[in-house]
Amino acid sequence: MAVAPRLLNLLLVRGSRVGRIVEVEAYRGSADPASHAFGGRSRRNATMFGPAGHLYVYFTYGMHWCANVVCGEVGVGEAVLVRALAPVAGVGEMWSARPAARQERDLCSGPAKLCQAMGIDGAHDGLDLLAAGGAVQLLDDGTPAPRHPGNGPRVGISKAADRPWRWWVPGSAHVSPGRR
DNA sequence: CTTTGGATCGTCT
DNA sequence: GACGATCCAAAGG
Repeated sequence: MAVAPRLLNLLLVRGSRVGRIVEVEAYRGSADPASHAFGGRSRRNATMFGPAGHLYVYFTYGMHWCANVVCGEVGVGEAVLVRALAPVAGVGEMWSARPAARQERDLCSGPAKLCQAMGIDGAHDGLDLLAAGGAVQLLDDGTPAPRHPGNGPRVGISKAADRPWRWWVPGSAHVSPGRR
């Protein structure tokens, strides 16, 4: 979880589409009742227990994909959910992928929205975000993480909802509405 | 602006 | 068989 705020301001790259990470949430394996990894490894969450730097994509509510960056050691099951991006490049493609968006800030201001905009789905589960030439990559363009990131409770969970494991870039218009 | 309910199905018990 | 790490459109103030 210590690494979660350090993901802020990194770039998520998928082909010509690029977004800057502006909101994340940490999920801590077996120590965290809200985590998919709570209760051990299973078919769906296997990627969480793999090497750090890989992409964990899961399907939820019968229609949505969400993307996480695996952050723990092998066998631990820690991951960080990417909740929002600021579009940087390929914005036209994002609009095509997300006809429901009304304003640019709606393109990637939510975990399922950004997967839609970026074209990320279950086919990308388990791939290495740090490998050169990968379909989805995590890059550092030199922009440092905020010195004092926003910090507060996680969103959309019923268990352990009080743990302040959500971080965001203060003031970013692309953070989920009502949460910046 | 806020609140509400529907959509929709893989996963685990 | 129940329940989501959600989103959106519609309705109400």
